[in-house]
Amino acid sequence: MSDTTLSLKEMCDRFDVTPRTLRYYEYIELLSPEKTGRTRHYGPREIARLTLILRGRRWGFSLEEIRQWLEIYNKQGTRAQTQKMVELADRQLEALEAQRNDLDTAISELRDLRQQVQAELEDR
Amino acid sequence: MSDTTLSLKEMCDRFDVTPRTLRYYEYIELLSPEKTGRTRHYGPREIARLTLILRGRRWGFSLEEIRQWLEIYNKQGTRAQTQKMVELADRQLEALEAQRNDLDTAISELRDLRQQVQAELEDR
DNA sequence: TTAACGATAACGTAGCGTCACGGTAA
DNA sequence: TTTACCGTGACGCTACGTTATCGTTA
Repeated sequence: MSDTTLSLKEMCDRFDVTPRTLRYYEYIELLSPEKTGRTRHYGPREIARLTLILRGRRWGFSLEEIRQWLEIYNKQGTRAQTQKMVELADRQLEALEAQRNDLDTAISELRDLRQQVQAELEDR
Repeated sequence: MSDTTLSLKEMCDRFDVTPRTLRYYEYIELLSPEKTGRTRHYGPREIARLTLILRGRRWGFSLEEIRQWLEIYNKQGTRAQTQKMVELADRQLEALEAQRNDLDTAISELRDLRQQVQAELEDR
């Protein structure tokens, strides 16, 4: 039975996460679903928040950083807040680009090693 | 006093790691320095191993995977072992390349968001 | 004496995975 | 009654960071 709310299981199916993950997010107060007794019901607000959380995760933010984003999103409107979001985004972009450089280096180093080792194989 | 061996501190300075890290590697048996009483001395073998360990870390291997590498390196020679290294390298390369794709996606998504938010700012 | 090193022990962190055990609804 | 899913602990994992407390060496 579900008005416009989703059960734990339905949330998991829709967002491809485990129950453990959703309970953890609730434990650290990123989500706060309604409860009938002990059973969770996720309304539109929680669904929207989870969407943002997972997006943030893909972007390499920590859950604590995501918490900041959510707060800013909440009382969005003021110019100062919006400005803050741009700054956060810029900082994260730098971090991601640094990671990409490290990855590129690692990949070419590893390719080199692979080539060397295989050359040894072919040498006899 | 140091023959050809390095003290804990000297290792830390040379490799830019903390004492905690070296003691941890010893605890999980990746390193096994000599000891005078309780004081550690790192010889050429441990220095070589640490070099490999840190290289492996940069390449995104877990410490357990690095343990495999070290074993293979040790009894290197047999064709089968060398073949195994090539396979490990290939698998890791795939993983690293997948990570890079994810990163690229994340970066462009985040750039888009940044643009949108800033556009709002300029709109008034 | 003091300062800089060494040591062990043990708890904390992030982001969940994974039992173990019990209640409840069809 | 059985089955299936809901729930709450609570410990495990990785790779160390971080005190706390102590001993030794220059």
